[in-house]
Amino acid sequence: MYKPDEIEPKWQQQWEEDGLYHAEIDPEKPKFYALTMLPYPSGDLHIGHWYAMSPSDARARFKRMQGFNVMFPMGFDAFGLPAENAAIQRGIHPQVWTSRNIENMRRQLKSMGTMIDWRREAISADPSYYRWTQWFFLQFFNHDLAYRKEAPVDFCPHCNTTLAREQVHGEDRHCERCGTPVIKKHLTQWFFRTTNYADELLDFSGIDWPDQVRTLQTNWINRSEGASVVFKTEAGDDIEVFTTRPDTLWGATFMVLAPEHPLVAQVTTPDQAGAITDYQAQAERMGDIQRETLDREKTGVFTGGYAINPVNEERIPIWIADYVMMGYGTGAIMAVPAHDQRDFEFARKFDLPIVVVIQPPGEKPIVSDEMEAAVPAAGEMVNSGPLTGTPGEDAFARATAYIEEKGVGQGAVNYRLRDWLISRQRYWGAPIPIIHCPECGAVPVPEAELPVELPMDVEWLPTGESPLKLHPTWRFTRCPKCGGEAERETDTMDTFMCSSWYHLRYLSPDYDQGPFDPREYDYWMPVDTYTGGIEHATMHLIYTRFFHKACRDLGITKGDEPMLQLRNQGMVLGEDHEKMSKSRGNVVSPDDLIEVYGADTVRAYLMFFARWELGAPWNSSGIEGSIRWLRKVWFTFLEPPEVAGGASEDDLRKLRRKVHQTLRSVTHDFETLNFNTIVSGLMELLNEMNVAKTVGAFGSPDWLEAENLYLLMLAPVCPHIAEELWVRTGHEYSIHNQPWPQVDEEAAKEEQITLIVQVNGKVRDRLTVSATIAEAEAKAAALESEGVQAHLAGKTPKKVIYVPGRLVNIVM
RNA sequence: GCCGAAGUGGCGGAAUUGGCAGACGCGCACGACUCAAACUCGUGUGCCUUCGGGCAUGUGGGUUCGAUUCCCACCUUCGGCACCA
Repeated sequence: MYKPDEIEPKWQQQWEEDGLYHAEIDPEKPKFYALTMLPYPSGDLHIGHWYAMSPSDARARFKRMQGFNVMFPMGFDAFGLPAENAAIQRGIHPQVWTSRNIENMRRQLKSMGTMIDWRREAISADPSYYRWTQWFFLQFFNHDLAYRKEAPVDFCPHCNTTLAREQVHGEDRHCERCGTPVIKKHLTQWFFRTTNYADELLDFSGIDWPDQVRTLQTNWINRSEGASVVFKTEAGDDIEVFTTRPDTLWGATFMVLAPEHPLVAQVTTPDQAGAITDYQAQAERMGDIQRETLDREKTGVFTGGYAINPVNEERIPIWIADYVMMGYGTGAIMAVPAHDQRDFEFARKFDLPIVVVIQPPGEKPIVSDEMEAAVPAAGEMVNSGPLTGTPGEDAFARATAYIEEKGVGQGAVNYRLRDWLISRQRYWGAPIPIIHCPECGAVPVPEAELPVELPMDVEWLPTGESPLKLHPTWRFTRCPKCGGEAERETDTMDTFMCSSWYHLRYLSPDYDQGPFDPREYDYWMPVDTYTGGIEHATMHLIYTRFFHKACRDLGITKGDEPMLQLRNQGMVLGEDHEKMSKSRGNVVSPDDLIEVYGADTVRAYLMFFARWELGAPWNSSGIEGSIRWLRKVWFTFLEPPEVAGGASEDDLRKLRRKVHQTLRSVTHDFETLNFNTIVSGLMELLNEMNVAKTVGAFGSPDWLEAENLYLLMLAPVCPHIAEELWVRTGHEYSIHNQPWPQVDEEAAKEEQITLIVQVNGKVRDRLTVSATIAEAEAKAAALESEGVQAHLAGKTPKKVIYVPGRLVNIVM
C-alpha cells in the first residue's frame, strides 16, 4: 500500500539530517541560483504559495540532477502592516505575531518536501537584516540617490501612511494593500531617484523576461520624446512646458497651468484673482473625489495674464484648468487646439482661437471654423513661419532644431515614472537612519551605529498613528555631527525596500561585514531563474531592478540585472471560479490536502491541473486523478506481475522507445517550465509500462531501465515516493543525488510510422510504413491505397505532396 | 479611448510552431468485483449521420495542396494604463 503519511515525514527527516540540499560554493560545478518570491508571514500558507513554490522546487531539483550546484533559498518578508494591525486589535506585539507565523509557515513549507536550504533563511524584520537595509539607504543618501522633498503625495487613510505611486492602483486610485481610495496630502517625504534609471529600466535586452512583464514595465515608465519650451509671461516669469509635438508650436494659441502650479499667483491679474482662487479651491476639493473621472466636461478660468509664443511672438492668454495635472511634465502646457483634442474642446467651450498648423497629406485643407475635432495626425507644417512647408516626416526634428537655435527650448524626454516614495508613517518597518538636527539638518546615522533598532516598549493607539512618533524617549538623541539635541526620523521604510535586496542576503545571512559576503556574490549571482506572481510587475520587479542598477553604480553589485530569467505563475481560483477569500468561503487549505493525499499528490496535481503561467480554478475531484496515478506507480513497480517473462523483442523495443521519448519530452518541459506536460507524459508512460507488464516485460533488463528512468524523472515532481521506490527497488539512497539520465536517441527513434494519406487535404487512409521510406515509395503506396482508389475514380492527380515521415496529400 | 494576454469537448488542458485536432486527467455511461455501496479494474465518450460520410479549435474573410498555428477585420473575457500634454 502507498502510505504517504508514513514515507513523507520519514524522508523529510532523513534529508534534513543528511544536509542533502545544503548549497555550498563549489568552483568545480556550474552554479544555478533558483529563486522564488518570498512570502509575507501572514500566518498560513495558502494554496497559492504552494502553486508558486512547489513547481519552482521541482525545477530547481531538476537543475540539481542535471549537475548544477543549485541554491534554492527561502525567507520571509516580515515587515508590514498586518502585523501592526494585529497588535492594535489584539494587543500582540508585531514581533511576537510575526515570529509565531514564521514558525508555522516554515513547518508548512517543510511539509511540502522542498529542497530549500534553511541555513540560508533571511527574515527582513530581524535587526541583523534591516541593519543592512538601513546601510543601503545611507549609501543612496550619500550619493544623492535618496533625497527629501515636500510634495503632494498619495496617502491611504485606512493604512494611515503615504504610498509610492506604484502602490496606487486602478481607476479609483486605491491602496494596493487594503483597497481604500487614496487622498492627496502635502508632506515632506523621502524619495529614491528611480527616474535616473528610467531609460535603463526600459532596456530588457540582457534578460529573458515574459513579454507581458516587459510591456507592463514599459507602459508604466511611459517614455515620451518631445521638447521643453520656455514661454515668457508678461508678468516676467518663465513658464516651461513639455510637448510631444514641437511641430505644432505655431498653433499654440493659449497656455494652461494646473490649478496647483506655483506661478498661478504671479500671472493672475487682480480682477481675476477671486475667480482663480475659487477655482483652485474647487479643484482641491475635487482632487479628493477624483476630478478626472467625475467631470469630463472641460472647466477652467482665465488668469488675466498673457505669455508670448516664442516662435511667432503672439500674445496668448494663460488659463488654469484641471485637465492639466501638476504631477506630469511641468504642470503646464502650451495648448494647440487644432491638433489636440483636449485643447480643442477647451478652446471651443471658452471661444479661444484655433489655428491650423499641420496639414495631413492627401486630405482636403483643414478649415479651423469647420473643424469638429482636433486633427492629431502628422502632416506638412503650414502657417508656421520659416518652417512652413516642412513635410511631416521632418517636422518633429526641424521644429526641435529651430527651438534650440532660437534658444527657447530643447529636445526633451519625459516619463510617467516617478521617483520612489519610500517613507511610511508606520511602526513595523526598518527605521530610516536619519537624525534631524536643528543646526545641521538631515544627518545620516553613522554606519557603526546601525541598526537603528525599533523600540519594543511601544503603545498602540487606536488612531492608527505610528507609535514611534509618540514614544517617550526613542526619538530624542544627539546630532552625530555637532552633538546638539536632535530628533530621529520617525518614518520607516517601504517594505518593498526590504524585498529589493533579499536575494543578496540569502548569499550569507549571517555575514556582518557587509550586506553580503562578496565571495558568495561572485559565485552565485545573478539569479538564474526567478519565479513569482505577475502582480509585482510594476512594483517589486521595477524596484529590485532599480536597486541593483543603483548599487552597481555605487560599486556594491556587479552586472546590469539581478535576475536573468523570470517566469510568472498564474492564480489558483476557488472551485466557484472566484478569487479565493475567507469571506467567500472558497479557500483551499494545503494542510487539509496533505492530510488526505500527502504532499507528493498535491505537488503533482498543482503541476498538472493547469498551465502554470495561467492558473485555473481548483477542482477537488481532479486531485483524485493524481493520487490514483501515484498509487498506480506504486503497484506497477512493486506488485509482482500476473505474466512473468515471455515479452517479445518487439514489445521490449516498444517499451524502450516510449521511455526514451518520454525522457526527451520531460527534459524539454522542465527546461521550459511546462509542468503540466511533464506529469501527463509520466502518466502516459506509466500506462504504456502497464501494457508491457501484462505481456511479460516485468523484470527484463529493459523493464529495469524503464523503472530507473521513471523514478529519476519522477524525483523532482514527487520527491518522497520516488525516494521510497528507489530504495525499495534495490537502489542506493539517495535518488536525489543521481544524475539526470541521457536520452538514447537511437532507442527513441520510431521504426514505423503512420503515413497519413489525404485527398484534397482530407484524410482518406492511414498506412503503416517504415520510418525511412523513400519519397517515391511513399507516394506510390499512397496512390495505391484503398481509401485513395475510391476517391480517385480513375482520374490522374494534379499534384502529389509528400511531407517526410508524416503524410502524402493528393491534389485532384 | 490606448496597450497587452486569452478564446479548442460537460471541465482543466494537449498538439515536435503549417501536416492524423482533442494526448493526459476529471466528469459521465456501461460492464466486472461486491449482499450492497465505496475503492479498484475494463470498455466507451466532440457534434450530426440516411453509416457512404459530413461538420467541428470565438465570428467573418484571406494566404496555402493543407491553418488551432500565418495575415486582415470583428466579437467576448481578463489584466494594465488613462484629460500623460
